[in-house]
Amino acid sequence: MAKRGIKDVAERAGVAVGTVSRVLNEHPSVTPEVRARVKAVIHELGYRPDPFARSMRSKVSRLIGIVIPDLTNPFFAELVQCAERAAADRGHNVIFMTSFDDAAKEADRLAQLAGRKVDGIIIVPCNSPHAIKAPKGLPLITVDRVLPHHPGVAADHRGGARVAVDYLAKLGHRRIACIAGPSGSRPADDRLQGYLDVMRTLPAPKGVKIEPLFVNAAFDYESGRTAGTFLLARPRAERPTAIFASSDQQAIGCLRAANDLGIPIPAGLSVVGFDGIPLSNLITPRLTTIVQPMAQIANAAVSSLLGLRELPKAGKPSLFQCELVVRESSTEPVLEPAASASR
Amino acid sequence: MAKRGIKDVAERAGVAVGTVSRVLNEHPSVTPEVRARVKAVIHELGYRPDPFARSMRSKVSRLIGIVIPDLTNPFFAELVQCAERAAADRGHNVIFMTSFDDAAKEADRLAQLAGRKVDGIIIVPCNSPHAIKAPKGLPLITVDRVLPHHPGVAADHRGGARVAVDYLAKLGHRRIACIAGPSGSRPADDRLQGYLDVMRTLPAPKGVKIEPLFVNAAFDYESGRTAGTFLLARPRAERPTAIFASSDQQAIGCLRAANDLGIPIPAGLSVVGFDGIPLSNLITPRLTTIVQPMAQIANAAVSSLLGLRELPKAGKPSLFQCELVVRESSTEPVLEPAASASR
DNA sequence: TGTCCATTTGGAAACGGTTCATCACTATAT
DNA sequence: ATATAGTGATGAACCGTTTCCAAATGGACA
Repeated sequence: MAKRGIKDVAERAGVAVGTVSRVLNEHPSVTPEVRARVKAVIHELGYRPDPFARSMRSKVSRLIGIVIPDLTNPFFAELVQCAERAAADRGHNVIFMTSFDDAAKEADRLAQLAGRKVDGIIIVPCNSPHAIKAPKGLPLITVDRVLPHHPGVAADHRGGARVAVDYLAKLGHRRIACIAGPSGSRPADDRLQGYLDVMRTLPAPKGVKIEPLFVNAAFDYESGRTAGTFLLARPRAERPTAIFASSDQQAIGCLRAANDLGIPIPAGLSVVGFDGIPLSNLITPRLTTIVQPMAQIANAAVSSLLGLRELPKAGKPSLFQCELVVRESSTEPVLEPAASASR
Repeated sequence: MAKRGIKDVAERAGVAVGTVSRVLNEHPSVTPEVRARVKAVIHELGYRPDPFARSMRSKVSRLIGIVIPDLTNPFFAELVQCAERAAADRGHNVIFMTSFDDAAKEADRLAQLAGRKVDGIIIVPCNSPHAIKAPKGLPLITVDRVLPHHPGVAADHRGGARVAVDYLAKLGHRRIACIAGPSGSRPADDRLQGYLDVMRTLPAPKGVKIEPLFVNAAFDYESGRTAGTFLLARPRAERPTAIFASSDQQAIGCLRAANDLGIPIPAGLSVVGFDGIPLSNLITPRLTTIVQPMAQIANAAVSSLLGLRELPKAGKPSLFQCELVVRESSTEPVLEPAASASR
């Protein structure tokens, strides 16, 4: 079983190598008859074109790069999985890299990918304020954390947050607090804006003033717990009856904080998260959350990269609607016995 | 800024292309002086060799493939992250693929990787009983779920389980139950064996018979909860005082089951998990667990693949010690008031 | 019948490196 | 002084495709 090359195929089929190449690339100018014969031989010999030789000449690698800050974040893990599937569906493979949320490493990874001559790059930029320098001529698209100077695709964070807070408001909640994400992160800021949007328009019952109450925190569990503890550490009459968290992980941390303080969920506190990670449906109580359409987002990113769809303009990311999934962590607020019977 | 080729470098440095190539590949037979000059020019021109041209001739791609069943499993996510880092440290990049735990897809992915001419493949085989057909001549190593006919590296599942159960026994527990993994899965079976190993040698106090009690379940949260509910649904005097779960996810599910039944943790029940996923340290109570040395495992897999270390023989996987991390979900059993005062 | 154009096919150059057989030049042995 | 071995650099062949140009074929039209 010697190595099969395009020459062997050509010889066996009685045609020139150029012709075989044309068959391989579905070039129109080949007689159906010849095409069939060549294909038969290819199949018979089990011939597979060498991707290196192919890429070297054609400048197309059928490879795309994906760079994310941290794979232990389940949200990114899901993104990577969806992106790989989307790429595979289009005949591309994925080179995966982690930036460990470090701008220097990120730049290095980008350079490596450029060196590999990938056809495009999907990146979730790391959080430190920095400009990512896209190797020019190489399509690059940011996901989730969209940057002003690059095309991006993301969930409609602001709209999603509005839906969440609006839902709480419609249930009757008025003292709705927010665990915001890290200030400076685009998704975090957008979600906070969505929260503020709704809070501003909320009708105040009988002269009671409604004020937004939020605290910034990292997106992880522990920060969520700290933030939750802080928000819930006030007299009952002032304590929020509902909390909108900017991530499921924060929400879960917040649930823990409430638990530690002896506040029952959802009777004493409604909590809504954001992201829709698998875990959100597996904890007790199951978390009401805003789920992001990951598959859609990943699909859009890949299609744009491969030119199957127009690349969104830098600064005008394409946004995808999120969906509210109501589960067990939220309900109507309990009527307070004799409002503000201040002891 | 025209394209820089090896020729430009050669010309500018006043040497032949062959010499530049040897400098690039750290070939010994180059005068330090010439080497320095060439390197200077390379740096000056910002020259980067084209990986395709390079691979085409040398048959080395500096690419390794990794195939896992499901990235939303945090354990695999961590594995991928560690593997990518290990590969990057050695100048290699990683092509990531998901098999969705489907043997047919897995075979397809393997074929794709072979076609890509990767230097090696790391795979966590999917669970369905099947033989994975390694493209011959291509180093392949199984991780975690080691298969009889392929080299593998994994945690010492059996030993780890022994440590866990031994720890519970030393605390004084005697009615120790086990949530085993899916029967047929190698890690699951090994962990169960470890459990049985210890149970068999346990000294029975005053004539009480000690019997192993286990139930098979999938590795996920929900299955853990179901199994936990089952194990705990018996009269107090017969109910396990400790449960060893084969995965952290099962353990967390089990915690939920205990919670639903009103059993306090750890006072009424000690729970020990397996894996050491990040989440295990973030729930309430924090989970006592056996953590796998992922970084070590990933490193070993990559090194073996790249020939930096001997490939373990098929059937004789190299095993890595796990470590017991005691946290809040385990403690001594409470003395039972008047043993079996059967009401 | 001769011309012209369109359609297929053949053949070779090109892609950008690596590798290998050779050669030039020293340093050492005879 | 001459033969010999050893070292470092050279230049061309080569890897397996794609792509471009030219040639062959055949049909339409004047």
